[in-house]
Order: sequence, then structure tokens, then C-alpha cells
Amino acid sequence: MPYTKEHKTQSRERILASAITLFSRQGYDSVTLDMLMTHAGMTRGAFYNHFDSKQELYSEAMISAALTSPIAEETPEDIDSIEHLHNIVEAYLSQAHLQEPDNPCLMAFMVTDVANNEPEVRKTYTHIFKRMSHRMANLMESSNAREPQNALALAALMIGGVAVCRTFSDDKLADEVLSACRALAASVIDAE
Amino acid sequence: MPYTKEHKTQSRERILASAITLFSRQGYDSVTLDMLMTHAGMTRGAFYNHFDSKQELYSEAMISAALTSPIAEETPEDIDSIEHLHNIVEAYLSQAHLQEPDNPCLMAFMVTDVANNEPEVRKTYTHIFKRMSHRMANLMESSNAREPQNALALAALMIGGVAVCRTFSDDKLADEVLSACRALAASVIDAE
DNA sequence: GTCTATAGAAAGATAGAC
DNA sequence: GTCTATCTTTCTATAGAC
Repeated sequence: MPYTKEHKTQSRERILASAITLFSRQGYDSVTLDMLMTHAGMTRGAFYNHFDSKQELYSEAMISAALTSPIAEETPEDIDSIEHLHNIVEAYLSQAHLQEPDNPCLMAFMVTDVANNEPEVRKTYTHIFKRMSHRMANLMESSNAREPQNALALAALMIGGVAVCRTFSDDKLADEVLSACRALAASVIDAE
Repeated sequence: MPYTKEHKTQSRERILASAITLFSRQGYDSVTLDMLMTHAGMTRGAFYNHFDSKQELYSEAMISAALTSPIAEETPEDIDSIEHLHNIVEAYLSQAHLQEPDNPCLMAFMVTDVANNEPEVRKTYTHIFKRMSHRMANLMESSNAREPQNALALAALMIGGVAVCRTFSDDKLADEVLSACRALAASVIDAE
């Protein structure tokens, strides 16, 4: 047998990684299967051995990106959870995250895209949003009496800040908006 | 002459109105010129008598939507500017705005869409965002010492809240997020 | 100015060889 | 499992009649 099971798994991973990169760079519709598979080091025809349709890849790519997101990572032993959350927010609302990051947050890069797509994709987005805000609510727990509500607004602010700044043709404005969002986010985290 | 200048202007307005409705409903790429012109009561071929390309329509539609936005409206004589801003935010972050409104905010409904588009479209978006946040900063002036920065974060929060809730397949979650964003927005407006 | 008809260029998905 | 070749559909944009 020339192709092992492991080989197939690796191909699938490469497709998913390419999808995250290309979708975040130019959106779902603009990425063709040809582009995608070339980026992953294969040709168009091989795609359907891994996914039933382009739509299915959409959901899978969002899940894959969420699993490797810094927000999902464990809090290091040596810092407390509030400090950890501050660090997450600083990194999320940064210029580095806007410009071709390794781990782009598809929640922010593709909000509108998802809203216009099939129910299955929207369901996946909704699920990931819940996980993301629950995680942040947990990290807030020690300082914050109304953490569930604050975590929801914080998630919307983070996603909105990144999504909006990515559209700008004006880097200075992006810096100002990111900075304003970081300040507001910090005050939400530290609110009693 | 069977067609007056006024008739042409009216046709153009109908196309713009249809664009705002359809773009906000299903995104830029998914709206075909056929769909658009049928919705506007004409056929495909007539489109190019009004716009050079679909892309040009994109920018024009965003401008048109911004000009008729409630945020751009004058403050009524009988209420003060802070109260007016609260009203704007309440209406913006509402279920009614999410579901097929007359005046959908394309800034929120199309953020991601725009980010993946041509520089011209992004420039238009950037310009409108500045207008929107300046307007809100002015309305905040009387209560708020750091209004320029707060207005930027407020705009990002509003756009993020609406964009995110529109993707959800879960109405209850959308209600919770909208409510959390309204609460945070109100605290930003009233901050000293 | 608006119409119908069509050119011309993709794209998603499938078929069959290796 | 991956390849090349192709079917089929769809879309933007143009041409020319009225």
C-alpha cells in the first residue's frame, strides 16, 4: 500500500492549514479549490478525498483554528488568570494579529462571511463563540462579579476591533482604534 | 426624448436601494447583477448605464447607506446630545437592526467583505468609519473628557456586536450579547 | 435608457487513469 | 490517494436592436 493512513491525515492537516491562511487572507468565496490545493501542495482533484464540499471545509477550518487559538491555551502556572487574560487581549488587539498572523482568529476575520453562509457554518461559529466567551468568563472569575455578561461584550469588542481595523486603508487609524479597544477591554476585565 | 434626466436619477436610486438591501442580506459576492437589477425593476443590461462596474456600485452603496443612517441625523431640539447618543446606540444594538432593517448599517453587515476587497472600497469604508466616530465623539462632548478615544472603541463595539450577532444561529445568545454590548456602550458614553 | 442575446472567463464537482 | 481532463453552471461585461 503506497499511501498510509498517516499520510492521508497529514494531507488533510495541510489542507486545513492552507484554508485557515487563505480564508483569513482573502475570504471564503475568493479562495478557489485550485488555489487552496496548490497552496497545500496538491492538485484540485485530490480535495474530495478529504472533504465532501467546500462548505464542509469551511466549518472544519473554523474548528481547527479555534483549537489552536491562544485563547484556548492553558494558563501558565506562574501567572494568575487575570494577568493571563490581559495578555490574551493585548495580543489579540495588536497590529501583529491584523497582518498575516500564524494563528488568525477566523471569528474576527470572517464574521460577515459566515453570516451570509449556510446554517451549518453559522452553527459552528455560534458554538465557537460560546466556547471563547466562556473561557474568558472563567479567566475573569476572580476579579469580576458580572463576568458572564462582561465576557460577552468583551468578545464582541475584540472581534469588532480586529474586523474593523483589518478593513482600514489607514494604518494610523488602525493603531488608534486598537489602542482604544485595548483600553476599554482592560477596564472591562478589571471592573468589579 | 422618452427618458428624462430625472428618470435616470430615479433608476440609479432604485439600484442603490436594492444594493443596500441585497448586499446586507447576503453579501457582495453572492448578489449577482441579474438579481440586483431584477430587484430594482430592470434587467441586467441596463446596469452599465449607471455604474462602470459592480465594484463601483459597492463604494456608492456604502456611501448612500451612510448618508441615510440614523447616526448622521441631526439631534432633535428637545433632547440633549448624550440622550440622543444613547438612543442611537439602543437602536443600533437591537434585534430590529439585525433582521432586515430599512437602514442596515453596511459598516457592520459587510466588515469582512470589505476587508477582502479592492483598495477603493476599503478607502470608502475607512472614510465612513471616521465620520461615524467623529459624529459620536461630538455627541459625547458634554459628558466625556476622553471622547475621541472612547468614540473609537464605542464604534468598534457597536459594529462588532451587530456583526457577531448576525452570524448566530441562536437567538437567545444574540439577545444576551446585544444586551451586554448595550450595557458596556452606555457605560462608555457616561464615563467621565 | 432599457432591452435581449451572447461572449468570455471562472469555479465547483466528477470520472477515470495510475 | 493523487493525478489530469472535463462536465456543467454561473457570472461579469459587451453588442446591438428598439
